[in-house]
Amino acid sequence: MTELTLGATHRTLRDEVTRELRRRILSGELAQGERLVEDRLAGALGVSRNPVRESIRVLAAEGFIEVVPRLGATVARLSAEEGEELFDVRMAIEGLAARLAARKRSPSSAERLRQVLDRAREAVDGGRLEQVADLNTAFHLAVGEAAGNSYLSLMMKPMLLRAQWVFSQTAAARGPHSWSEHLSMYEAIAAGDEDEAQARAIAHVAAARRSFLVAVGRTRKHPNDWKTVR
Amino acid sequence: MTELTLGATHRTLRDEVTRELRRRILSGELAQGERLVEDRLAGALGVSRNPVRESIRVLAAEGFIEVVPRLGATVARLSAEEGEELFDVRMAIEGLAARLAARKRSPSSAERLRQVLDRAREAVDGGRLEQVADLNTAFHLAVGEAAGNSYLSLMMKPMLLRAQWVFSQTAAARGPHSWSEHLSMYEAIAAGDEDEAQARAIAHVAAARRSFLVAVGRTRKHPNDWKTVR
DNA sequence: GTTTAGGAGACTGTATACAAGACCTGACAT
DNA sequence: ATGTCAGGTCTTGTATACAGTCTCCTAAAC
Repeated sequence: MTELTLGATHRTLRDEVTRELRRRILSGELAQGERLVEDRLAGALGVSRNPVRESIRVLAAEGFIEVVPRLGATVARLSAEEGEELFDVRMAIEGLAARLAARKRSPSSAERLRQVLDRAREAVDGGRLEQVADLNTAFHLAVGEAAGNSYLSLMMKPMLLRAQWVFSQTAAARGPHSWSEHLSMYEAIAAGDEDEAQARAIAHVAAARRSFLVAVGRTRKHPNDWKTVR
Repeated sequence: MTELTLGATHRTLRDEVTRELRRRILSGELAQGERLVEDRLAGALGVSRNPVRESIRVLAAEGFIEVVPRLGATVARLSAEEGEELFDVRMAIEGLAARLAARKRSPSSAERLRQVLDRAREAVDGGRLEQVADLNTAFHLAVGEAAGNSYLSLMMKPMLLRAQWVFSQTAAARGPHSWSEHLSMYEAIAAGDEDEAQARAIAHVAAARRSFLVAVGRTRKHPNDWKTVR
């Protein structure tokens, strides 16, 4: 019989390209406002234009790219205002996620959260900052999963990537602070205290926002970080 | 000089296809779980596979389609549970939207909201139910725009389309009720009363949820409306 | 000097072609 | 009866080809 190829998601070039382009945008290798020429990207990645085009649609839907018909795609520009706006949305969404996670808490989801926290702890101790950022995102995503609301999860994925983008642009790493706040979120969720879970999630995002604003205030004196490129 | 072609978005086949497929999914012409074969769609729409493929990526990102590499795309299945889950997210998001809209109210945005309300009123009086549904969506979207938060707008568009999908599936038209609730939202927003605006938006979505649950309770006796197709 | 026509190059939009994987069917073996 | 293997068909993934449009540069006209 043919073997169950359950999670063996056949890797397609299109997915690789999407991941790679997203990574380059998040890391800043592709600067804001930079034009994305299909031919050049295809050449650079060693593929044809088709996978690139499909990736561009996906990244546009996620808000990382702006497409104007007949004129082409550019990396989206993230103004400081838009960066700040994101936090309002995050407070609403992540507050809800934490509340639902507390309501529907289960041993397995708590286990999952603790797992991520532990790995983040190791990364913080090891000083691996990039990994810390990924694990922070993973924690928030895990809270979203624990909420058991599929549409919420669907929305949170691009939102958290965007949040990571915001921080990578400001270089406002606050890994260690995040960790203890995550821990307190976890405790409220595991205890099933909905109000407290929501409050702590909101407070966490609010703290991130403050840190962001401070960083923007600073980086704005170095226009390259936030000003447009073209 | 070349004339400013501001809103003259050059129509591309890809966009037409995306709209058409989305419409067919919303209207139920393409049933939940139905397989989307690129060749057949391309033939039916009189285009090549490329625009179809790109459309599929976009609709997948919006959550209307599920794609499994190498196996193809299917119209997403919307279980009653997922339909219900959507309302939780909407309460959070639309509550925020209404609050921000009240905070940043302006004569022009109020004008815009009133415009949509007026047209919806006419549609209700005229008994044009399909148009009522579109205008209801337009009202919520206008509130989102009035909130002046670009990421919020980005998230709301697919969310509201999905909400429309939920209702089109349950045939739970509640146009007239919606209208008066929209009016009361508008009043709170125009008055700049943030708390009240948020509360009324949440109450509105909660009412929609109740109506949905009643409809699901009813339609569940007629499995065709909600059961899978394949 | 400014403006305008025109044309070359660059890029996107769309179609077509080919390669490879997944599924179904039926024969054959156990 | 169950399992398995081979072949054919259907479908997706990827590459290539061509057409249309936009941009920019140049040169002529006023």
